Amino acid sequence: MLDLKFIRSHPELVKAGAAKKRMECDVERILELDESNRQAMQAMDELRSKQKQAGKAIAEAAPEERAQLAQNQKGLKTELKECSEGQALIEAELNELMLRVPSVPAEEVPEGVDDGDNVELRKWGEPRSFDFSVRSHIEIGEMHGWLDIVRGARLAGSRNYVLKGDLCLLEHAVLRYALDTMVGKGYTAVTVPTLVRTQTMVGTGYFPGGEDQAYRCDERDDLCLVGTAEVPLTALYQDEILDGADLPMRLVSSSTCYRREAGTYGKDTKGLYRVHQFQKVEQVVIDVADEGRSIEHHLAILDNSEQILQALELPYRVVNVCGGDLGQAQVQKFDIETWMPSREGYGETHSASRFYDFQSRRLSLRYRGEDGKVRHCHTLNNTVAASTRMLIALMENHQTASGQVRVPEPLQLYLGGRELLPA
RNA sequence: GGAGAGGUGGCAGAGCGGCUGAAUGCGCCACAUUGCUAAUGUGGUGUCCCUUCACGGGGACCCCGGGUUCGAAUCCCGGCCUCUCCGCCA
Repeated sequence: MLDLKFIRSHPELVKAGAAKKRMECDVERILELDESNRQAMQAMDELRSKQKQAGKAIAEAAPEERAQLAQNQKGLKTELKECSEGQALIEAELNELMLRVPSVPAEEVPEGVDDGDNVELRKWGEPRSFDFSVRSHIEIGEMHGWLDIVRGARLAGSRNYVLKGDLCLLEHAVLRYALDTMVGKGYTAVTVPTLVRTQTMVGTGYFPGGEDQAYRCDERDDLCLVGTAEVPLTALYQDEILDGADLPMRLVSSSTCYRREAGTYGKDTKGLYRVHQFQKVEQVVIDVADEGRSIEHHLAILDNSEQILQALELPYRVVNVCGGDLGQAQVQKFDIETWMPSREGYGETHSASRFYDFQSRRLSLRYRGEDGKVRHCHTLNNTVAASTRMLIALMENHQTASGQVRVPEPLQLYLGGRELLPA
């Protein structure tokens, strides 16, 4: 959410920002509502002020005068009620619109309509050239009995899967390696709920707008399954005022992620690339409201993930996501795309976002600075390792002619020292 | 699932329907005092909105949302959460 005062004083900036993101945003209507809302609130404040004074007079009056005085107040009461009903309507529409205003993308965000316009910043590693016919992760998985897509679908519908044996162990190895690496960098490991209240989805910016992408409980429970641990981690301190001395806060969580993938029929239907459920280690940073520091964190969390990919010997590229491909909440986003031989291309495996105070405002996540002032925090997040897509990259990039998978050095520790799967 | 208790400021903990944004204690900040520290004294110490160049002024908030009333932290209804006992259970 943007600061209403900011919209008031920089309407053109907000409009230009929305345009860059290719999003609708009726700034004029917001300004209109804001104006009438403030008028209505002032009128109400005056009425209430009168009411308070009159109330005091009644309290001090002699008992026999009270009934008469109270009678005189009835008009005030109805006037106030009418006034507040009108104001509530205005405010409801204003809030509705405010929740949909996108954050203003950074200068460095490239112009563009969709992911085709994302700008490649750098590449690391050379995609391997194979002297045998390359197998997809599905072929490798099925030849060893590691991957069972048929039974996954039988259990839970399409885009579900079962991992068995060494592939299951490899998944745990990657996740644990990712978690340990982040803890080694000073991050605090956290286990969080993956089923959260609707309010938390709104607070992190997924709702309104993303309802179709989230699994929700029925009306008995106001709960949604999260698509990423970003949601509970970022919202961990919602409605609190943190001590500035405790910032920055660096958090990492390994969790299950659930995605409906609505509107993706026919897209990436094969294998583990686009699935409804996976495991992910996610990093989140919460810090003071300082754009310079946010940018530093953004580069740092991007680098954390690049180090993991390098250690796992997986070629990747980093792209600067263009305006049209940015979400409502992000100020800037860098995606890391890892080489996947079966796709003969790079596939998105990581997404590093910075929000400034966009999420914090919705979450009412604040801190008290050294000067004693209360401000909204800045938040950021990035993938450390998402299980299924990392498994695709590991299996396909490190496959041998016989269909075995070479285990990169950092993971061997977690796989009983084995260098090849199956051993 | 059954039966109770409760949700008040950073924490603890009062609060008759009007004089309560809220006693008191602790914590915290400032000043004073004191070889240092500790102790003591005095004052201050929530968030948000509107308004004002400023000083200031007005309003909201005692879990959330409704209601009763001239007036609600205080009464009524619904929700959420916490705790205790019983049952069930990974």
